[in-house]
Amino acid sequence: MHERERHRVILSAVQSRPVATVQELVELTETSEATIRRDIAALHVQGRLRRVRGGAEALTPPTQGGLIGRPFSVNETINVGLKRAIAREAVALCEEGDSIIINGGTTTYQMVFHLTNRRCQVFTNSFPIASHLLTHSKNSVIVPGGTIYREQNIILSPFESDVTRHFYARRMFMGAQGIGPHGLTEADPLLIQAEQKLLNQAEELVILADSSKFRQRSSLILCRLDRIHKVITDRGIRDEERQMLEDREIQVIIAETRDDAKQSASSVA
Amino acid sequence: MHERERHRVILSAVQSRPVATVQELVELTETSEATIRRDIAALHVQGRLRRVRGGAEALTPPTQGGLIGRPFSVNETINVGLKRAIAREAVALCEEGDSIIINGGTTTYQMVFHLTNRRCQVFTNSFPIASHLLTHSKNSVIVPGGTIYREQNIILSPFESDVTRHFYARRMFMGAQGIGPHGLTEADPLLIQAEQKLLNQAEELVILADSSKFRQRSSLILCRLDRIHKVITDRGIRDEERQMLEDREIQVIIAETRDDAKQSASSVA
DNA sequence: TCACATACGATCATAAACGTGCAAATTTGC
DNA sequence: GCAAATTTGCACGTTTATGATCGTATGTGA
Repeated sequence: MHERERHRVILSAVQSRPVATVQELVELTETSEATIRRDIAALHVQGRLRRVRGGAEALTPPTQGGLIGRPFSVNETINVGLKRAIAREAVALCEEGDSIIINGGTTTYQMVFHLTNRRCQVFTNSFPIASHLLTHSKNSVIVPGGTIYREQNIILSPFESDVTRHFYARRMFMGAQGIGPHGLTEADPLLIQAEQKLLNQAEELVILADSSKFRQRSSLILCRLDRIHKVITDRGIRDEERQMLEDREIQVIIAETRDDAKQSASSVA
Repeated sequence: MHERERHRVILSAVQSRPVATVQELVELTETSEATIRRDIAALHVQGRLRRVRGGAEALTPPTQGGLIGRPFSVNETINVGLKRAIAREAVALCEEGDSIIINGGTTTYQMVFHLTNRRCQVFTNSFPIASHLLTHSKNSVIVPGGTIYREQNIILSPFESDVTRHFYARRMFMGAQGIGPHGLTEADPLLIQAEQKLLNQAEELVILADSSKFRQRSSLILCRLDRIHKVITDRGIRDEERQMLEDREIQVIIAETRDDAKQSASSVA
């Protein structure tokens, strides 16, 4: 077997197993231990796997991916304050007992912290949101069926779920990668698929998007602007952007962060 | 078992229980005390868990999972060793890549610890099982849609879900409140409802029931004995009970606990 | 406080994994 | 088709992990 072939075999074995031992790889490739060791060493310095005693493992062990505690490892940490302020306004729209849909995303995730003392009916395709609400609130939690995708942390099914079809909510809350004249955009096709399934299941569509989203475009259009009823953002929104929304009779809600409050206070003084 | 695999097992065990004892981990990994102690020490200096006398605990003990942490508050602590031994036999039946169904319950929950290094397709209506597998294993996780019931910790929907109907597994694992000549019995109507939806979705039905279940009867009959293919229990099962099962061509598997092993050793000596 | 049980750490023998040198085999260049 | 260069496999000595044993430390209950 050729070197490249072996490398492919090794990498695939490593992906599908917690740790691939030298012995296993010897059997798979029908070569010697020494060769496998050399291969592993080479792939290790190339940064394509991690070398461990006894064999090799993938670079990203599942322990790191999809932690419930920190649901979206990377995105989570940026702009948390902003996101939480936006999420607060979103929850403020809800009344006790409302049925609402919360789509998976880093901004919408922040809503859970404001929902702890509520008693709403929450439908969500986000596993971390469901998990948090379940353990830290008395809201009733409903999820769609399907496979749970670790990276996006959402539940998604290729089938039309009856649960989804039978759930009709007063409001649906959704994040987005970008927002512009053409509508909402999203980068991940999986998210698009998940979100579109829920679009028609609510009276009112509320978008949570910090102002930087007005200057970002992604390749995939999720829905047009006229589907949207409300947008919650921060004071970084520009006049023309706000105008664009209000021309379409979309209500714009500005969430004030703690920093904003300080600034207003100092500007008054 | 390899070092990395052990580490993952340990981390997984630690995070779903207030404290994982060295003994438990020895059973889970089938290694020696010394090795487990070394592993715990290593993980401790890496800051991945906290070392305590008798075993190890998670860095964030109670709050994180809340309900996830101790999925079934009361039942969880009784007979854990027994349940884990039974669960081990259950997982031993599975081969890499199998698709399996795991029904919610305290005994079946123990299966997750033995599944950390597997890569199966797992369909479960148990939220804690899904959550644990998601964060501590590479298994692909599929859930049905529906409301999450806090007390039983299962996902249940009044509708026939397409996800459920389209999933067909090699084996289905199920606990039970009682087992007798009339069949399996269960106390909670909700569990009956959940379990019956899945009964026809697998080739083989495996029941996890410690021997005390043979002397318990509940009011509600879940299914008849002739639906069952295998029963995993402990050595407390009586001859007539075993006969009852084998007369119906049900395979009986006896799970040995560590205590059992000790007793045999001493009785030999 | 004492006795007892359990948990712990150190030591050591064993087995497995590792790296290296060298010869055979294979590929590459001419 | 031949020779150089590279890769591969084997054997060797070295390093490392593991498990058993035993003495010590730490709780636990009377």
